[in-house]
Amino acid sequence: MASIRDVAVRAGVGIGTVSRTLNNSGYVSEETRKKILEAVEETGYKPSAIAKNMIRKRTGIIGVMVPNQEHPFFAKVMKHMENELYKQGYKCLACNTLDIINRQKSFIDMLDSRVVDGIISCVDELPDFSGGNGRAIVSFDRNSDAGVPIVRSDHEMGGRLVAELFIKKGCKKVCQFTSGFDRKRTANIRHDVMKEVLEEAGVEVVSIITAWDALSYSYNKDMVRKYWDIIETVDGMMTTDIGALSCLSVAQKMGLNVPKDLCIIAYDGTDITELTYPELTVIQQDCPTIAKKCVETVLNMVDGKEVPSLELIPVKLIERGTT
Amino acid sequence: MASIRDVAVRAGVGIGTVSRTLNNSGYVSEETRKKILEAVEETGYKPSAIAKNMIRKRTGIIGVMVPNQEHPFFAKVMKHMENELYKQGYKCLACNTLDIINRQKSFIDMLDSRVVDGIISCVDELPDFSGGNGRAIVSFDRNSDAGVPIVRSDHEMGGRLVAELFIKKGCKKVCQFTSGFDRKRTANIRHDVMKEVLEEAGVEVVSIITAWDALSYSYNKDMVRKYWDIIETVDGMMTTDIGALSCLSVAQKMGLNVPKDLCIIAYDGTDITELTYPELTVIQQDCPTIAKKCVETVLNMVDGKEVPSLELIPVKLIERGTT
DNA sequence: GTGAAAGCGCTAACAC
DNA sequence: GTGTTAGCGCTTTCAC
Repeated sequence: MASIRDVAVRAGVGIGTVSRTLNNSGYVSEETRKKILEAVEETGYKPSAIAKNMIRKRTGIIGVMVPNQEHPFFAKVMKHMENELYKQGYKCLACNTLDIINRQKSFIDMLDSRVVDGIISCVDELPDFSGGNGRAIVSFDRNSDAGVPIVRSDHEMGGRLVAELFIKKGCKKVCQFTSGFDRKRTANIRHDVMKEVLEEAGVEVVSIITAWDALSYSYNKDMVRKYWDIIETVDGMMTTDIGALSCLSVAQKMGLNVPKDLCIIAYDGTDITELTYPELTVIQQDCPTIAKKCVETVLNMVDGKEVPSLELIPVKLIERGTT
Repeated sequence: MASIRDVAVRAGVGIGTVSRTLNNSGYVSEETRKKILEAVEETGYKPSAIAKNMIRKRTGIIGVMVPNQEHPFFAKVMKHMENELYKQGYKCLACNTLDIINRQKSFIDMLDSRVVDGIISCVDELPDFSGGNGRAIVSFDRNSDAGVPIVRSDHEMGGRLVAELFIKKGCKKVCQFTSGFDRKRTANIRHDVMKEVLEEAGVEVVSIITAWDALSYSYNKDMVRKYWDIIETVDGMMTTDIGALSCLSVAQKMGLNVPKDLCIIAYDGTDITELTYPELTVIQQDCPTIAKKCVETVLNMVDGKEVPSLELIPVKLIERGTT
């Protein structure tokens, strides 16, 4: 593998001149310039990013840490993050925590060992130290008690929109899958708000606590089956996209009429919610904007700039066929 | 940020000794060892991966290049690749080509500039040079004329299984979405084989050519709507998961009985196919094995070992409710 | 056992 | 304009 030295020797110049030529920094005569470009061609020289990183003390890589990138919401948001990072000249390292504590830790370690310049993190338990020491880390859709800035959807708004729609549709008893109220999931905000607004209006609310890592498809379907005796007593259901798809399919199998017998609202609003019949009514999280804000924030932190401690992204109600 | 020198000074030893201690290489007396560990603690020293990379001439990062990681098949396979890479001590850089030629090129450039040690690539048009010069690059589910090894599902087997099932179900006229026959997509193999086997058995086959980048959800649904006058004349349909979901929902909307009026077979078999009612019959690609083989192959190439030029992973027919 | 020194491939400051 | 040199933060000989 040719190095800058090989090029310099071949062109009969010093390595500084080669560097200057290739980076367009400082003056280089047209003649030497040509000689150098020729030598680059002949040697097949490609500058080593590693050596450059050594000097910049940066890798140009941001880690994106999610529970599971196969989940449609995370798949979507990670894609948009990769895209935003790309636009800014950064690369995106994919980290699935898979709820394994060692994985979480090892990805945070990459920040300290400077494999990545920063991390966008969606995990429940950030180590306490994470925020300190000038680490560039932003928490996406999760609370954090470590002084880490947070970017998330406006779940208060989401919970309210859901509740209002159920009320408008005349629902009397609503069920929701929640991930338990003792965790740092910001998602719980929507459940709290929905419950509050609904109960104020005299609508009964049943909350079924799912495992806090309920991200897999099969788990969701199992939960719907397991709690079907409860679900069939309600006339409104709110859960994530996957839960909603599960719910819809089981309801159809059981001969229920959706939305007549049961209104379903899917939270997240990824594209799969448009591929059912009837199409799912959703609260849609604005993934492009979430991604943009996360990237903007983490890159500002990398540059040592001040960043807001909380950014709220509005959600959108899209009424379709299940309400 | 503390460097190895700071630790050495603080512990009153040479940097070589610090290095030896931290890497358990060479002899270090218990006494100095303790002093050094203390100094590490006090300074908060974390070894720089960048400097280590400089010496190893490796980053420990493999790029995974797919058209769009939001697509359920690629989301799944990339997750499994990340997992396999992690097990081998490697990291996974996410690259969405989004069918943009510049993006493709820039990701390949990362190989040359040594940002990544290798690339697992699922793109249609690899630059011709890609295979040469000892580049560690494996093509996943795509043909390549550049001497790049290929890992893919056994689509001959897939096409045959589909055809046989349609025949068994008594279908007389089958429709398929294909991505056009002039491309290097290995997916076309299954379409060719299916057509051949079906026509041999006297079953008529209609092929609808979709855009070669037909990976988005909305595009698929539009295609189903657009060609519905054709689709409603057939009694068998084969397409990818997303296409099949689209097809099922439109069929239900149109009042068709699936599978009585129309058999649907989804190719890919990601988890969303279990969330419909009826559940989709699928040809399932073995993502964990594909991921494992891709990782194994690319890491062997990184190590300069010989690798097979083609690896075929069996697919599996799972009969569910749409046939 | 341990320190000093060379070197990985590059950039940037500084002479000439 | 251009060459030389000093690092960037490590690992790895090689003396002592």
